Amino acid sequence: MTVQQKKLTEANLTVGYVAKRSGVKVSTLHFYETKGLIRSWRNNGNQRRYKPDVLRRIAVIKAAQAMGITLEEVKQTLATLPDERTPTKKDWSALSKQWQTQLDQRIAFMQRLRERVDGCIGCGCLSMDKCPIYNKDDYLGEDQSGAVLLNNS
Amino acid sequence: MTVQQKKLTEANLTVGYVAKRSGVKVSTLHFYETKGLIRSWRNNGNQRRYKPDVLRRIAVIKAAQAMGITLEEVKQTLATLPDERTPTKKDWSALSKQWQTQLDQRIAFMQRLRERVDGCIGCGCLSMDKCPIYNKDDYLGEDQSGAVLLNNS
DNA sequence: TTAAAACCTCAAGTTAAGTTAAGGTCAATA
DNA sequence: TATTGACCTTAACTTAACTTGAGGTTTTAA
Repeated sequence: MTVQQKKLTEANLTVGYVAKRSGVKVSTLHFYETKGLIRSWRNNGNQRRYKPDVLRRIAVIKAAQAMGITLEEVKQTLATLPDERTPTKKDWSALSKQWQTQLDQRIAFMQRLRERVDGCIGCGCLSMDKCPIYNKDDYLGEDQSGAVLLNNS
Repeated sequence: MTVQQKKLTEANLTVGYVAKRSGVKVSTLHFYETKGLIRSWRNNGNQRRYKPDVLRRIAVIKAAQAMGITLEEVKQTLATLPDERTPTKKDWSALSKQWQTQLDQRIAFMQRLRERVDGCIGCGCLSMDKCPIYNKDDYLGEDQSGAVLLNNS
């Protein structure tokens, strides 16, 4: 039995192991912990130990980031996971639904933008006065992304 | 004739006017200038004056940012505009083509991600070992966006 | 002409998401 | 047992894209 297997079966992952498995740096794990995104307990020597489901948490965090979701938002969504028990498929599934909606909105926003860039910057009509690219009401659903296209007050 | 009209016809826009018309702060215009994104000349009293096409430049910068393009990239692309003359429709059109490609890639990336989140986080298969979400080779075409989905070294 | 509004420069502050470094402790192994 | 590698904390640094503030000048308008 290797050390890693031993650790795994004991559900006692070290920070170095988690870092390696998840592809993030140890310092990032510390950082996530200070931000309340993941949790650990300490052994006798004050070293961090993790439950294996931290790996999925990190995977989800990374996936969410790739979708353009901020850590603050991720934190809030992760907070909807059950605290007492290890999250189930169903729990994770609920999370992914929340983000799918956001992702769909983001994709839709990009596509609108794509059309506009196409028809607007390209054609030369881009005047501050008449160009539809200045339509104030075009937001992304959320506001964490510099979402207002242009606000021409 | 109002003051603003006078300024416009003289092609001598003040920083405050440009700020108001473009919806960005004066400090942002200063900032853009230090970054080489826009240019101005000075009047006798050392105040900035702009040509009207600065408005389109700013519009383009903002549109590019909404596409997820960094100011550094915007700068490089804007540098392909002619230096001597006021850019024409055709010049702007060429710019928009460059960004459309990037935007298309970004949209495609989001859609791939969307599918994966769908099939992957949702279904509960997200294990560090087998999950396709860990496919190392899935990048966005560029690298300015935290583009690697997950790197599981 | 004089006060307010607009402008100037330069330095420092801000937020997100981490990273790096320093100085010290703990744990695994030859 | 001794050494090396893994960990610990705290503080400061990093980048992007701006914003804020201080202290001083120029323009505009009554």
